[in-house]
Amino acid sequence: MYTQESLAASLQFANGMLQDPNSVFNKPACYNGIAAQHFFPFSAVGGDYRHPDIQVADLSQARHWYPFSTPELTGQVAGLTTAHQPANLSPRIAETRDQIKSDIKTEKPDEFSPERKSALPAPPATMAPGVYHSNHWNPSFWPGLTHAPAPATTPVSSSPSSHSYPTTGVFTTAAPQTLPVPSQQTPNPGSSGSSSGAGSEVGQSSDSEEEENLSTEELEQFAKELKHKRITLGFTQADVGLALGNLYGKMFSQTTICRFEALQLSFKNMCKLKPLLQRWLNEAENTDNPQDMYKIERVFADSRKRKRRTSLEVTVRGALESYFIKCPKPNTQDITQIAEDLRLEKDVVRVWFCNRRQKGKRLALPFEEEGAEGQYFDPSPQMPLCNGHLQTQGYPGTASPHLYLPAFHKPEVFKQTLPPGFPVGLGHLTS
DNA sequence: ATGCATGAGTC
DNA sequence: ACTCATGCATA
Repeated sequence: MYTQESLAASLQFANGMLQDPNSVFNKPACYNGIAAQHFFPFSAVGGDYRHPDIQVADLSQARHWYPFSTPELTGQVAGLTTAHQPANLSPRIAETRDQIKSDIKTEKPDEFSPERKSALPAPPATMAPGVYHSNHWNPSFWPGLTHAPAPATTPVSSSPSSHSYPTTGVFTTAAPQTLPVPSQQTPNPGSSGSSSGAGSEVGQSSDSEEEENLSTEELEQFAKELKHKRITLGFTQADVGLALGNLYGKMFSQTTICRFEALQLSFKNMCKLKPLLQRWLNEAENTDNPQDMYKIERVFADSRKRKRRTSLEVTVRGALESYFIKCPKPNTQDITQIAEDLRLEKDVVRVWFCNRRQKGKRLALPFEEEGAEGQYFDPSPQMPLCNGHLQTQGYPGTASPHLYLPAFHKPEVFKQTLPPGFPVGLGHLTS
């Protein structure tokens, strides 16, 4: 049937373009920077490090950018652009999708760019081959997935950003899971649904506080409902993302839909997307021609080059984890040092830390207490250990994990952090 | 499903 | 230079 992949390709092509101008979403509106992002704490799936990708880290590979614009893309695009589907397809329009898919796909590895730094391959040292495990400790923060009842009260206050989720209780439960899909078919949100529908969504901006009235339970319930119905109707996550673009002007990738369903987006983000998805769901359930949801009409433009995804070796990842434990926010100097040490590009290291921090928020949230401001432990501010002297001597990871425990409250988190025989010789990193 | 990357908006 | 939203690429 339709695998997510099936449309993925088409989606990809669409991505570039669809950045619709009106997308309201880009505005930061309501939350100030400070606001910590609220991630839904548990990952439906499991942890990260599941695959020790041992793909050679290719230390020397350093940069594979696509120096040239890819002709294929262009061509494809063109084709796609016209790809409207025949109207006779049956609901899922599989054919069309496949077709599109085949037309697209491309990716080319590249050539290398001028800027690479010298990197030597030598892998650090020996180490135990990947032994990462996913974190299974995931507490289910959201009562829901399975339905946990919620106690009671407190809806999310208006400022989600500064609070923790109503983790515990509080939700107003109202919705039966069956689907009352609330509502509104009206395209226009704003109207009723206080909670569900949504408000302004797209609208602009954001500020929208409307969306923030959603309770965690509602979101969780909706996510479940969405997934269930989506599957029932035969749509893939990619289909949904594409449809949103076609129907409402704002396209999303399979990734985002996946994260929405898994509640892995920030609370604010969940609230923002829910109205759109709600509308899509309504449409999908009622439309006679599901295929309408797939019309592809945009034009692709933009063929920016993207750096090839770096695949870090298990050992390198472990090393990065150790550094992270010691110092989640390394300064430029630290980054340089780490990069040299691991023979990685500084930028790769920088990005890794950014992503690691982001991920950390997700993991940390679950045990937040109320009022707790920090969504996650933010070491940056006064962490002596950071900047300046990342010194390490023993097992980096073991060194002083607890320093960062406050946020995690779950020691297990660290288990995955270091591979068991991790080379700890990172001591030289010391300043 | 998730790791790594990009870019806008902030600080 | 960081956070956050988002997505490409990949396991």
